[in-house]
Amino acid sequence: MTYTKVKEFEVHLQELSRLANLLSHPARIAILKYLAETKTCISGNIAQELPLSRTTVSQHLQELKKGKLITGEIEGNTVCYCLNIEELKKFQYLIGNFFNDLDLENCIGC
Amino acid sequence: MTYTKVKEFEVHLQELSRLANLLSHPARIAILKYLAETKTCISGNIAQELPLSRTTVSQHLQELKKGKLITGEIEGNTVCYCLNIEELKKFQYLIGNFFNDLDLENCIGC
DNA sequence: AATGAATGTCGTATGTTTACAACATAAATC
DNA sequence: GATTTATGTTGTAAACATACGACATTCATT
Repeated sequence: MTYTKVKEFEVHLQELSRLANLLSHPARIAILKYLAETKTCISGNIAQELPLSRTTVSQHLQELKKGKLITGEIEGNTVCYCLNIEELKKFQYLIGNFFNDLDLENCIGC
Repeated sequence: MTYTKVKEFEVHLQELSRLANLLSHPARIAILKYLAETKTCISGNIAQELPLSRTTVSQHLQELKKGKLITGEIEGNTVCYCLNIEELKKFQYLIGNFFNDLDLENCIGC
């Protein structure tokens, strides 16, 4: 049984690691940036922007949706993908806290 | 051949995803926080702080070292693990840029 | 109702990560 | 020099991620 120990860590560590994991592939970062740029909730043509097949892009979109960083509603034969601002703000907050805790300015390196 | 397409993305997307990946396990976040707290470069007893075997913790330390977020020098029969402040600042800068680009405050959600 | 466009779903091959036990090494102490 | 202590290394099983082709679905248009 692997990946089972994650749940034994503090909840906010689990949460930050979960969100960091969503940024751990350049395609997913690119998708989020693309959605922020286009603002309007276009989908599908995202695949044309990336060096990946439509299937793989769709998989990354599912991943982001499952992780709550985006929403995706079917509308006719197009899909409206969109940033989930609240969840992204939460991520920003958690990673901000993380760096505050590290206190890099006053930290002794080697 | 999988994981081959990562190199076809913009370099700074690759770099941010690489660093995010290092935070994608709560043990590694906990290790970084622990090193920031203790400041002095203690090792080994880190394993006692985490719900993981020494072997697994060692593996995560290697991962962080390989990814340049920490350094690790053997000194007698102890090892001096330590934060790499420069690399961490780079990470902080890249993720800050990412969120600036998203511009969450002025972004229309769904 | 047939065709086409935009998507999602399934299956599958391959690579990567997590987790640990068992063994190896190297300095300190007895 | 044998034992203990602190570590690293190797091997391995299982879970997870990446990448894509082929097929299914659903609405719009001819």
